[in-house]
Amino acid sequence: MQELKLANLLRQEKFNAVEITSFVEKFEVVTLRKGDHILKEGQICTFLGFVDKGLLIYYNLSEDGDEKICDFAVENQWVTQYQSMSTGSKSLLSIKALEPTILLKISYQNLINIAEKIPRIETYYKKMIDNFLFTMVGRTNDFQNLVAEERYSKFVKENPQLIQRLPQYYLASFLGIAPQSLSRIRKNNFR
Amino acid sequence: MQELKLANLLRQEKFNAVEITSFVEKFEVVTLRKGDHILKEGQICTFLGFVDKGLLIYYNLSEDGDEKICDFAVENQWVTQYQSMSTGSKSLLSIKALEPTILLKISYQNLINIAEKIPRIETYYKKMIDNFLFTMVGRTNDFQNLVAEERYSKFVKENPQLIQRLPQYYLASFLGIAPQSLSRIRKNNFR
DNA sequence: ATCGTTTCTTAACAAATGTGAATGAATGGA
DNA sequence: TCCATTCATTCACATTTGTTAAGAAACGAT
Repeated sequence: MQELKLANLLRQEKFNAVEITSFVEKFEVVTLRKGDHILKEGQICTFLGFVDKGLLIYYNLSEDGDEKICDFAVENQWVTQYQSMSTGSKSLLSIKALEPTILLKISYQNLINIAEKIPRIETYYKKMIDNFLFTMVGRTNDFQNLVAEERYSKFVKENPQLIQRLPQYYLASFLGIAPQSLSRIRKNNFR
Repeated sequence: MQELKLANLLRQEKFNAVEITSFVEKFEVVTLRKGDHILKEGQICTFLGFVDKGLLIYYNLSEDGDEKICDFAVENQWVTQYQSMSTGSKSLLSIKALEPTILLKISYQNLINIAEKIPRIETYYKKMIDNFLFTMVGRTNDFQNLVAEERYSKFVKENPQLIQRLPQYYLASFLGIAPQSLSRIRKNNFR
């Protein structure tokens, strides 16, 4: 049952069994190979996803054609291009799988419909957006006040498991530095 | 009438006269002198503010005791410490007036109550949060992909009027650089 | 207007980060 | 397995940004 992790998450959020069932049944399971896109720049994002297994990145292309990483999503995390989904505008980002990935998807329309019917889902959805906001505030703050090495250390501390799975040039991009600089930082950090 | 700008803003947002009146009457007018705080670190933010006139900054203190600027708010902008207000947690930031300021305040409780009664206010409030989120996403993106001079140029372009009003060491902090670096950048930018 | 304080500018130097190139390791397909 | 490609590391050097210190300019209170 692919929906186990999602159901567990909702259970922790104090959803009752009926709510969980009605919510989960709206999701479809999508299997992604490495490199598969779930959203491409210019498209309108019409779904909310939940990562059951795997790893995805949000990115766009710089003028020189290399990928700038804006974010990523792993197991038990939600994935969507919120600005595109909520405003119906074209996405400036693409989202693709970095690993074989199992994704649960619900359409935005279904999400809105069920949120109207089940208040706890509405509340949870708001909380999801709030958390995304708080994360972005934190990231802005980090860029503003920490040097590259401190940003790296903090990332390692907060995402120890991801270091192994995320290619280093992606991590460098996420941290806002050149891959060579990240290599240098790791060297000076005796690892 | 201090409430004119707020009423105008709501009119642009397609609120009708009744909605505007019921909303605006929940606000109280607060006059601030330069340096007055509307929120101090450690307090819980219990209000949403609207700047009718003046300028405020969000900041916190670094270890060395100088102020790090997270954000600011000018005429026609909303001001609140959203994380503290929405979660009821202690604010990590302080907010103070940089100029003599006229602020319209509504308590969080009143805001929630009226949003429940008037759907358009609920919608508008959601949009406000969304816009805050999109702003933070943009700022993170700028830090990630632009060098200091580009961040400065972008700021000048998007906030031409603020350059005169915002002390340079505050602007430097906002841009994540030292005041001397900002001075150097301005010099090399032939202004 | 004057004095003291704060802010801004400038300069020299230090430290951090970027860039280009070379090398070797890891990876993925045929 | 082999080859081609991609990725990580390292180095030398360039550029950007930070730091310290000094003086100039702007500001505020009297």
